[in-house]
Amino acid sequence: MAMTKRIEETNRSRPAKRRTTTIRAAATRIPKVASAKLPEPKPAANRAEKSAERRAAIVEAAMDEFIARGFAATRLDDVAKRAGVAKGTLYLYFKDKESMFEELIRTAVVPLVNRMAAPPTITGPVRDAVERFAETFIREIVSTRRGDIVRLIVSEGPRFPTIADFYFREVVSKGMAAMQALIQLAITRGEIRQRQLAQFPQLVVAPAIVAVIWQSLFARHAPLDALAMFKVHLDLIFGERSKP
Amino acid sequence: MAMTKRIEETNRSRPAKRRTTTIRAAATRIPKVASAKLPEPKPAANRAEKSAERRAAIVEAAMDEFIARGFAATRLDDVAKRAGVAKGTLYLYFKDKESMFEELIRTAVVPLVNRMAAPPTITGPVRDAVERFAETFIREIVSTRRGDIVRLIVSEGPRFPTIADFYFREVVSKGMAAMQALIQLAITRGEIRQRQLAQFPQLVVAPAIVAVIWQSLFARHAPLDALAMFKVHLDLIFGERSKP
DNA sequence: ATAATATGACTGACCAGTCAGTCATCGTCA
DNA sequence: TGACGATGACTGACTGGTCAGTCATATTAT
Repeated sequence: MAMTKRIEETNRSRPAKRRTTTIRAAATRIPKVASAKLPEPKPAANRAEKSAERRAAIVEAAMDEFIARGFAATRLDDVAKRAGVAKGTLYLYFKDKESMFEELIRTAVVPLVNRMAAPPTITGPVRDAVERFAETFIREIVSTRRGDIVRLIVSEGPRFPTIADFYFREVVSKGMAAMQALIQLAITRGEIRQRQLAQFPQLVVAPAIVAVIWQSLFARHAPLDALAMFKVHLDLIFGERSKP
Repeated sequence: MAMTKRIEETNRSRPAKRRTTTIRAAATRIPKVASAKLPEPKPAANRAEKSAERRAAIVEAAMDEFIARGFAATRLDDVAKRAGVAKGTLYLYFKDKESMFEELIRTAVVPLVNRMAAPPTITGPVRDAVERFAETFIREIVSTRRGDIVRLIVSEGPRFPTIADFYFREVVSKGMAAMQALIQLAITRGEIRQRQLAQFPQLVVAPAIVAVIWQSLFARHAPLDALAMFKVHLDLIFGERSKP
């Protein structure tokens, strides 16, 4: 402990990008999501509109970068470039990198929840309700960029307790409660024999989570038909379907 | 004679300490794993031993840091400090940060596989074999730091295709194949009715994966009895157990 | 006009990786 | 056995490049 000074442990967030031996810059290029690159049919003259558009562009760009690189390795210069604004502009919309990240996750999760929390209407067998739910989930999340958001939460959650807490509160606990109610109903109706299942609603959604992870890690090696898998899973829970 | 330079640096310039808005330094401290901090009962005089010890210390330290912060945000200065060596020493054992990370994962995964690949002996019902397997998995992985390694792979995999490939090749594909064989056997024996299950061995292990994720993200909010959950899962697959 | 916005050059903290120098071990010879 | 030079593991100050965040200046909507 000579005179390293240490400066009070400031903002922690260090990317890697060294540029020493292996350069490999090309491999670092972002996938370039086929995002709507529509050339703004609306010039959007007034302030409010432009502001909203700019914000949306920033959010979109930041999402792509954070998903592709994770929090620490994402450069705000890149976010700005991708969004088509100057770096300073980012700071007109977000306090700092961390706030940007957290707010991003929040605003991404909300429509995700709305999508999912929509129809609690149970007409007909519970299995059908669960199956419809799963279909929506797989169509809207597993097969889209939203799945990457889930993976992002898994990745960065431990480093952002705020986000993990938010996600647990707004998504997980509610989802588990809803699922538990559904299971209970199915048990009451005699659709599900295994009564213990109500204690572990996680079991119902586990294959969906695994599908998300599988897609982003192993799809290249072995594509996974998430929907087919989920149907087999439902057969396990509800008993094999008589009619195909 | 290296640094005769010395640099006057009267250091009048206030370090300034950027100190923008929120500091939040404390949240950044590493959990400080309760690792064996035993004060070296073995002085280990000879070179080879010391070298091995040093390497082990570095691996241990690096593991802690990478798990806690992820690849990009981990500082090699911290790894060195934690391992009790100088930074330069790290480079005697690893080519660079990236190699260190990849090699770390590899060496961590190997014993993990050995642990799991051990007893393919099927004496008695397949369910018992799977249950024993799950017990080992939960005891050795979900409830230990090894689970964090799995999470680390999920987190950094997309940024380290090398690692994702390695993991798929050495763990996932082998594990899936073994599980598939087991399912097939159980189907043949009539222990499993749902024949489609053989197409999706992922379904069998999904709850274990979810348990790992749950532990690291939500254990604080709602602890999960992974083993109890898995037993219910097995009941779904094999049919409810008659005897408790 | 002029206030609200946007810009991007700039600052300084930060950190991966280097390398000249140190010193604990080891081999060897008296 | 004991002393001494050779070896190479270890150290940590230093370099060079990076990037979050700032702010004086420029642009634009009203």
